[in-house]
Amino acid sequence: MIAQTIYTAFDRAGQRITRPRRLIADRLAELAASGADFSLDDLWHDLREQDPHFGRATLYRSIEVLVNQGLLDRITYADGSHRYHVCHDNTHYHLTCVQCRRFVEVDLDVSVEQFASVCHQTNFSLEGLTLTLFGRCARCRNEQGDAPR
Amino acid sequence: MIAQTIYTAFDRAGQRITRPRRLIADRLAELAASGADFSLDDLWHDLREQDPHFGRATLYRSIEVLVNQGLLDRITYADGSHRYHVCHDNTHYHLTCVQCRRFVEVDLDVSVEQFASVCHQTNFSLEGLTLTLFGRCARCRNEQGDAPR
DNA sequence: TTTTCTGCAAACGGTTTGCATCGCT
DNA sequence: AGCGATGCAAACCGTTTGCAGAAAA
Repeated sequence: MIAQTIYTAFDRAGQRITRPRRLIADRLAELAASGADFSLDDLWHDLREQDPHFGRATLYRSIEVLVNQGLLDRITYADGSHRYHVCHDNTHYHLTCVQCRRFVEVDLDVSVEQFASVCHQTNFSLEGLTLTLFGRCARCRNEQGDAPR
Repeated sequence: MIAQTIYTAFDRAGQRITRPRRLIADRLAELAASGADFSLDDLWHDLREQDPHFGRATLYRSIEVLVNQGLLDRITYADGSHRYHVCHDNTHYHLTCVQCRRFVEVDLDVSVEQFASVCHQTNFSLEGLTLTLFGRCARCRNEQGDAPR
């Protein structure tokens, strides 16, 4: 159960299991099941349906923890906006549509060893990497020339 | 001369060559020569020294054009902040330090054809990609355990 | 009972916009 | 002369913070 994993992540970060965090975990579990990606605002509105007084700040504070714990993936778009999704594994690559923002995770045969070796030569320790392909999906290309984005 | 290239880019975008844009081009030429990366705020302060009334909005409007023209590269950090640098060529990869933010361009043998083929399978048109390696540089690792970032 | 967490509201910081004026062409 | 570009100030929007009260441990 994903909700359990999330409780554990909070615990690992030394955070109490509270009602708001339970609501977050439950909703994230649903989102993980559907594979959907979401903005914090989306998520906040969902949570407000469970509890009309759910605070925005609470959400931001909790999400930060989950991102740091590697449970949530924060995707940054070319315009600087963010969307999130629950991670399946810890290395993955994205292909995202610059117009409608739908994205898929893709399987790339990327040589992480090569990156490690480049880092080593440059005397960096490698702590992470992001690889995002930006493109336009078929649906958006077929729409009658709407202004991009 | 890089400043010339920038004039051309403005022209290609159908924008007049004005005094503020000349100042921007000149300053970017200097920055390109030194290889430095910069924030818009850095750049704005530089420009204010040339002209104390230089408007922020003007800078944002012009930079947007240059980014779209592929002359400037906008780097998005893990925390969502941005820095820029003048591009040397149109495909490059970054290795950036999560602590001090210095970065180097690295030469990676990345198979762009592979990406193109993945996009094709997924029925996306490939319009760009970002690949950034995050790590910690030697200097930051050697400092006495300062709090990261 | 102690400590952490919460919701609220206000602050923040980077970016964008409306508008009257200025200045390229 | 005409239209685009500018500078300014205000608006915006996602995010963070300060705080007093509420809820876990």
